[in-house]
Amino acid sequence: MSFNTTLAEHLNEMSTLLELTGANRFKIAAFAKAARVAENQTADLSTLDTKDLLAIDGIGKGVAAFIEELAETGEVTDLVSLREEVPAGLAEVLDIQGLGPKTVRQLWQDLGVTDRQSLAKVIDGDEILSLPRMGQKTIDNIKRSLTFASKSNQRLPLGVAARIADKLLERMRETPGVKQAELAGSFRRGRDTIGDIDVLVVTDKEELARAAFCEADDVLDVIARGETKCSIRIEVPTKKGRWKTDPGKKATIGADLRIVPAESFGAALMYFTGSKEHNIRLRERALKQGLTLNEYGLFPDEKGEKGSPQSRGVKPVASKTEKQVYAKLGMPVIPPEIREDLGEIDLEETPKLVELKDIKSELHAHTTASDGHMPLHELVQCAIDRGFHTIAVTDHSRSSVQANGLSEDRLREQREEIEEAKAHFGSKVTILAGSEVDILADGSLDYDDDMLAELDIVVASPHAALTQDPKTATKRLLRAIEHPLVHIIGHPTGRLINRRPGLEPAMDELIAAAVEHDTALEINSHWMRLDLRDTHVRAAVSAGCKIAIDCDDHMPEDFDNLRFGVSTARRGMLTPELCVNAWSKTKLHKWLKSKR
DNA sequence: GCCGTTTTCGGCCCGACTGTTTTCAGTCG
Repeated sequence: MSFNTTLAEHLNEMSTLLELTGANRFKIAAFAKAARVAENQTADLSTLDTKDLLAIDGIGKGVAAFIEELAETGEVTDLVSLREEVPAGLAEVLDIQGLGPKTVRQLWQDLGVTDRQSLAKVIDGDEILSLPRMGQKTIDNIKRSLTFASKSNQRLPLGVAARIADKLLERMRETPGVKQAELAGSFRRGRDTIGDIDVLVVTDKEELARAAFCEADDVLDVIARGETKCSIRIEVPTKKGRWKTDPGKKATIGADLRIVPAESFGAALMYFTGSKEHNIRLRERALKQGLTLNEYGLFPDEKGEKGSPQSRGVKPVASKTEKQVYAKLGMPVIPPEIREDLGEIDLEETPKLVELKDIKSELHAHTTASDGHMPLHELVQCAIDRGFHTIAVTDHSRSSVQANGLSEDRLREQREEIEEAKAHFGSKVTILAGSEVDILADGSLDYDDDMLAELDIVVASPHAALTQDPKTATKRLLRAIEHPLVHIIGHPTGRLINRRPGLEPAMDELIAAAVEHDTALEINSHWMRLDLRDTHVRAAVSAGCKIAIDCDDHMPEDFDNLRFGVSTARRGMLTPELCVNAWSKTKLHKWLKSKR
């Protein structure tokens, strides 16, 4: 595990333990924010000196000392003593829906609850009723929540959440009275995992909308059903492709419906799309301009007045569209994917990020020759149907035995088949003969250079030895990046979301080498991978590194994963200029040939 | 604990819903 990941875990643990001891809420938030900052740094924070640490937004004297102590000793004294004070199992009690720090603290100190088991025991007793604000309904709610998986572990991969979110959105749009409906939240931001699904609607038949939402397919539980907000919990299919839940565990995801007035739609969409941190920054900005921002609009800030501005009938200065609200805040429209408070607040104009429609080629795809489900002709036809100018055939190399990797003889035979397909499809699309060649554990490639030189395109990817230590992994990947015949590094870390962490190379070194050797790094669009991940893309883009967005297609529907790759790219602020798949045919092929 | 175009001290976003209350605390996003 990289230092930054370990650090983020320690900072998060610190924040949670402080919460359970009833510490100052701003202190709690400061550690949580520092954890997020640590996760988003590409430079190894253990190597920075105090001055550089303090220069990072969100890191002050306290956190800097925390980082330095962790780097030097592998542990942090303050954290260790908190661990002694707070029972280890209490954090998982805090993870239960509906239980916050105040209640958990009370359960712990008054009733001796130390983990979920002991909570389950006291919940049926009479003593629990003696706690303040604790009645039968609250107890029933806790009981119900106890049966669901913990909040923290249930973030779903983007692609799994997408199926549920798309269906829910369609259902709402088909509901009579609904004028407008959109998805917001982390789904709209395109995060690689989704905690819950936010749906916004404008309707003149509110009760119908509430009913359509609360009675949707696979709803397990209605948590809240108010005037403007409904909360439900939906059962997730336990299997989707190669993704499945842990045996015996039911996966669920929460979904919130917000019914908003048409004239507030833009403000509401902003409010429910931005990350918490992005929203706080916007509201602070509003206050500095003598305005106040909420989900109903941007209002003149009438200090001292009681109640919300909209409830007093104050007219907003902007509310109907996101564009209007951002404009009145003196900002360009910020693309949803980067509303994370990672520097976007200070942008002076809307960045031109790569879009789905910009993608004109697929450079990583498999056929039945290795482990794909599509014969060559079907794969090519899929690319034509998408309007791509180029499709690369990149079956697995010989060492990927489990994927029926091609021997050099079989790879040469495939060339003949490709020549035949070129003749058949003519000018409709350019077919490239390539390979997804294994990067072996030592960084050497799975075919001889003579073989690689015969190919139009080489995607080099790690498939085995994915538990190597960071140093070895860095060396291994650097060797592949520096190889003169390699065009693209496929899924550079080999991570599988929620399943395996993959390699943790020194990403800044890889990026520097990729720039120097004109090698592209891939964003693998499959929702189980999304590798490179957003933070890596961001670092790569700012270094001027070329990026490929590919689907690693094995079957026709894999082409649909492109939207996830593109949202990951946008989160990394990738522009079409640096995205090789967005290039014209001429430009792309010129680059490919430059390595031959 | 962090931070500064009113501040090095004193702030730190805003509203909905629920359940327990009878005016609001806790939780959530």
